[in-house]
Amino acid sequence: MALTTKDIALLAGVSQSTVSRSLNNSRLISQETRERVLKIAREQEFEFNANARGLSTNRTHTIGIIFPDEYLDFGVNLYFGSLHTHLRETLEKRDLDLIIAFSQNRFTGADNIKRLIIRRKVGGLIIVRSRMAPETLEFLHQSGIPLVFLHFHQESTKLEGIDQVYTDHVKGGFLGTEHLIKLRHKKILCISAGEGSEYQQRRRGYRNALETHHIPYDESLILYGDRSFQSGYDLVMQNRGLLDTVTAVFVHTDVMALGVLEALKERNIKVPEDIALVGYDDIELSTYFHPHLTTVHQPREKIAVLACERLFEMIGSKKVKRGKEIQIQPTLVVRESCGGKTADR
Amino acid sequence: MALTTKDIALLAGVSQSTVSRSLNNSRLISQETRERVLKIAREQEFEFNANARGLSTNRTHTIGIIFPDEYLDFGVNLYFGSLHTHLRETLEKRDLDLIIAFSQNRFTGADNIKRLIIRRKVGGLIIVRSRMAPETLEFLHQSGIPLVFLHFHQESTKLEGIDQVYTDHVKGGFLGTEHLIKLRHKKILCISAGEGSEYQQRRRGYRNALETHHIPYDESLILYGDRSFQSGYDLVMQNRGLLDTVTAVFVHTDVMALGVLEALKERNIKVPEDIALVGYDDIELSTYFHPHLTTVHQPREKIAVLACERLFEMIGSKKVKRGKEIQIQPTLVVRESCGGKTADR
DNA sequence: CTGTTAGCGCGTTCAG
DNA sequence: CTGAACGCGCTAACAG
Repeated sequence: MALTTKDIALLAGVSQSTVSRSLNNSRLISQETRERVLKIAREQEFEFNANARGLSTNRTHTIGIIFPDEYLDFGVNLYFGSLHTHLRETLEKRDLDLIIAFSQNRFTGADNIKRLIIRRKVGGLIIVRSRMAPETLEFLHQSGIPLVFLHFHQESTKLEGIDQVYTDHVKGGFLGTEHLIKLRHKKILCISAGEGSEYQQRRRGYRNALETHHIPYDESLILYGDRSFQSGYDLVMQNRGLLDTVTAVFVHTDVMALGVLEALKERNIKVPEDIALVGYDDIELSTYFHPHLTTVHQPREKIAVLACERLFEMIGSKKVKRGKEIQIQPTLVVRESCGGKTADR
Repeated sequence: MALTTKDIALLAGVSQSTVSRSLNNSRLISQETRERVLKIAREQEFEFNANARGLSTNRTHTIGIIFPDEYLDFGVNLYFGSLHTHLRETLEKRDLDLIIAFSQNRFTGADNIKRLIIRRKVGGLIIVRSRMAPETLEFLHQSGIPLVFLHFHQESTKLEGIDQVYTDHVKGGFLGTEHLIKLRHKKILCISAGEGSEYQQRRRGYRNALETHHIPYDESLILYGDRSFQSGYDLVMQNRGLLDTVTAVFVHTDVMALGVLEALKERNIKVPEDIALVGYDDIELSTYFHPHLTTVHQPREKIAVLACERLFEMIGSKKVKRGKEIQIQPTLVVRESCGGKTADR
């Protein structure tokens, strides 16, 4: 049932190591025997035993992806789900398998990152937006495992030497806000999320844009949700007075923006006529409902591809200098939720 | 950095095999030494090398989940994504890792199922709604690998001896339809999907319900979409005449139902006043927009847990009889999209 | 270029 | 109850 290199060797009338060399594209083999062995291996649908291979080479053709716990939130999954898809796609091209885990086992409490590494289940790791214990971080450094952090930029001396691929959320916050400013909006409500550096960065961008355009920054124009549709909806319902004083809203996730949109509809506030709306993420859902959401696009595919390629480099050679930081620029996708060129009220 | 049983043995002043036995709960060991070894192993954060272990036991603590290619569709992902979550959760309790793959590598064209098995990367497999080549099926039978098919029931002699866990989609189709019938609807449009046995089964349930209640079945009242939001939307827009003659619509995925809802809103047809609407799946999204969707709920968590437990049985013992079929009953979740008790028009 | 040999880390006889 | 020795399937020196 399960053939070994030894079996193939027997069939080909050569030694086991010749089979190994042939199948591994060693140069120490004649073209002729290589082809004969390859042919037989193909016919027999031979595949290496990954365990044996991993044991002797200490290399696993599997990489681990660590998602944050919030991945379980429906709204968050909407965004990360597509990241996941792109990562899988990129890895598939290299015939690499994918183990997905959270940073911590929710039942045993075990540290999944450490476990996967010590057990040698993965040969590289992509860590998406996870906070982690300093101890784990220290461990990652020491282990020297190929590693990329994804999603947002973290500044910390502890992270020196760790590769990061991320979009510039400050820029994204700036873009969304500036778009509204150019449409002559002056009072722009910002609905952000309390937890997560990326939201903090988006708020910084919001503020930068205001200041660049000499509009006073007003803290009371910032509301905090929890990234969920419901929280977007609720914030609108609970802040009716405030909503009546603004002409635009910049929401820091599309899912929340859709909640905002739904609430505004119920309150008979028209988008974009009465209030202009800008979202963030550019999830597919944002083009389903009317008006289609103008939003800040994050190039998920690009991030995924770059992170994987960087990982491949590190896996390919121990000599690669660690600690590269790759920043991707977000773009603004203009659709319907901000209306035309101007907006006076 | 990476400790082996040998290292632990040295620290404990015993032999390597004693360490192995202690850590594997062998009975051939004194309580005393076992505890001493365990203590040291814990202190050192020892973890087995999964490759070595897999090589010598031929057991991998990893199970593979095969998703259908449609998993890439946003709308489909919305449903399967949550199944994925529940599966992960159940496996995590047993400290099992998860490799996720499609049945076929989209670039190399390789058969991922065969590959994962032959390479010994997984010790069990959960296959979600995948069609597969007869050859692969034959291979699965021969391999004897613990295996569960998920999502919908397939009848075929080829599948004898393969475990299946699924919801009764015929029943689901019946429930959704009957709910509308009880609300006095007689002309019920059915928006289904062309591809996929589960949709065929739901249509059968639709027909059963009509016939049970002596309402003539009319083929022209069935429309076929492709599971996407857009197709639900388009079907409404393209069949204006037909829509005007019915009082209710039963849509076979929630995502399409939301598309239908959006189109109806644009056409100023009120739900539920003018048309009652029932969806299928009960995805979280269906409670976001108003009116909240009445829909057929599939107990995803239950399916996931049962499938995993069944898998554990098979992994635990070779003697388990294969071919068990576990059917789960869907339920109707009544929300707002069908209005109150009656509906005349 | 090819075959022989020695591990990789663990589970598992086989002796004691 | 414990230790020594072997083998899982493969890669990587080491000879030829």
